[in-house]
Amino acid sequence: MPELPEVETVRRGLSALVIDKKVIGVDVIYPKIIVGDPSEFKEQVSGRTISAIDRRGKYLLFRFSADLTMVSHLRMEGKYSVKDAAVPLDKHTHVVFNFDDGTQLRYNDVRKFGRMQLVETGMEKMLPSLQKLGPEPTPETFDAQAFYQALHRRKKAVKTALLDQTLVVGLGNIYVDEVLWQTKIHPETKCANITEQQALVLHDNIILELERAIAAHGTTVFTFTDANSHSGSFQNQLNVYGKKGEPCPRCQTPIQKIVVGQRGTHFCPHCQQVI
DNA sequence: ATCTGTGTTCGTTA
DNA sequence: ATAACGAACACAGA
Repeated sequence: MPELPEVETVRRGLSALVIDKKVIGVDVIYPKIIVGDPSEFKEQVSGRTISAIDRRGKYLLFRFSADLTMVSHLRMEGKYSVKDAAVPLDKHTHVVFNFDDGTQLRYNDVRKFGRMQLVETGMEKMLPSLQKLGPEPTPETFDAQAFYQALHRRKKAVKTALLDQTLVVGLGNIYVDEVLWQTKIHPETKCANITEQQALVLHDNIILELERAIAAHGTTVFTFTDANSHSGSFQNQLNVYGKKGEPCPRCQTPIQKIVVGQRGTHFCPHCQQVI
């Protein structure tokens, strides 16, 4: 569930808690979270200080001293927290970074889907998963015309295309349903059938929606919380996600739920028609 | 008790 | 190249 707004919320909260802290040791409780050799991971990170936390798409980039970067993806339920070492570990804590001040950065993930990988700072761009990423959804980096042209060349359903992170990064299953509702586009519309006019509005709505969600500290559906265990509040601003059977806020037609590309998909059958 | 739904990315297949 | 689909996992709820 962490989509871009949730990852950004985590990044901001966590930055305040761990920047300038020095790691003196790492406990890897569930090794599969680490991409590569876990012992090498521990060895590499130990002794280094966290200088910054950046973000690219839904990936967190922990910057360690001396040009080491940890690329971290939370997938569905990954969470970070900072606790005193005396506080007992949670059942689903898989990696623990011990700081020299007696606190710990803990990685918790019920589903165990999240991954962490070390690379030399700057080289993260070369990882296949980051290399394929489209632009960040900001006015400076996300070009409306280029978006329309790229959409035009695709044949699959617009929802599926928006989820694959190549046209633009950051949308997941919740926000994609929301922006398509706002733009009055049916989620199964083939990309190539989207008009230039629609593409431009969709572009603007993607930027605005993600900005609004960040301002609300993300959406807490199911289990998302930030590094301080705080929930986001954007779920109060959702129009269609999780609203099956409830009236569309625009036209009162009951919201429908279907499956598109194996994903639960919410839309208004009156406002959003296939073209 | 077994089955389904939950979401992101990756690897395999067409 | 592009698209489609199962796998990786755990758990709540029917």
